[in-house]
Amino acid sequence: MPELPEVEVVRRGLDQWVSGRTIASAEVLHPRAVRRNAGELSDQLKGREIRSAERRGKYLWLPLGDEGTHDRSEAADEHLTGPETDLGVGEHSAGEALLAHLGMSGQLLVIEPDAPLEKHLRVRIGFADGGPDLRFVDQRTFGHVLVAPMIVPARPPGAVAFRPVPEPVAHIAPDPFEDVFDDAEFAARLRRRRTGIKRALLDQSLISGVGNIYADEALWRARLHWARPTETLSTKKIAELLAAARAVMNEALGEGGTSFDSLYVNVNGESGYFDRSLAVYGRRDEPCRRCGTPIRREAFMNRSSYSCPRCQPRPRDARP
DNA sequence: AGAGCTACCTGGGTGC
DNA sequence: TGCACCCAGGTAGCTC
Repeated sequence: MPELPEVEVVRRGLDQWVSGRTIASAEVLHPRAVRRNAGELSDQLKGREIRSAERRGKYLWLPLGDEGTHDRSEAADEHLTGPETDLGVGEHSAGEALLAHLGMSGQLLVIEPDAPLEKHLRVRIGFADGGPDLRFVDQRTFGHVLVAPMIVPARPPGAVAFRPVPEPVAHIAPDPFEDVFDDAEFAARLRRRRTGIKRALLDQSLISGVGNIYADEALWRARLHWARPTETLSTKKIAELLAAARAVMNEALGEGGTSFDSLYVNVNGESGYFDRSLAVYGRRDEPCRRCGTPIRREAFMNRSSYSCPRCQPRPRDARP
């Protein structure tokens, strides 16, 4: 599943292969993939240059150059669509971006225009230079791509941050690799929560980029059970957990960086190459790499949590 | 307001 | 061989 490291691999590939190129066409093959602006994507993208590839947590976006003409009066349209697109105090418009979230199974592929269309192709973007397409392929259609206005959040959750982000990204916290991520603020907010630590780790408004796999891995490294109440964690333990999360995602990124060739931006949906390095995720009944105790799988939030019964004993005051 | 639940989606796997 | 079911899980949107 694409979590922060996998999305970063994609971001790097996009930065290399589509930055600086001008979009010639965009074709939507499945309406769900573009959410509300189904018929508009082509109009919004045609003729615009992709400036770079950016990321926060699991969201990634491609800032777009200005439209060649403003005869469609984008600003006027925005104000007619309702208050959710109004810019609040301390926010100002900073252009637009093509925003993408891969969901469960999304892939962004850079692939030759004459290559056969993928079975689950949802959006196909062609370029003026006649070079490789950018294709959004997504079996389960939990992912989406759309054009969104860039804003500068006045008061982003969890950190002092003035980094421009697409409007739909403004409600999530920075990820732990961003300069604007504030470790002390994260610890303070975490301790104010009244929930289990894993639920908190998966809450993108507290810390972004962590999903089910890396949550389990970070908790194993920090020897914490997933149901540990957040308010009982010391600042020292929180720092240890944060370091573990950064370490495991950094290692995964290191292994993912080698996985795509010249014309292919590869999202390996099943974590592929990093599988071998996982300590607990998907390893039910296999020996803990630290103590040999069989790894347990427990149901949690309609999904699975993997942990070592000995290294990560369930706390008496466990919170689901 | 914060916490926690469910719908959304499809293909691969399993059990009968 | 077919069919019903389960499982994977990020996020919006809902309730309480």
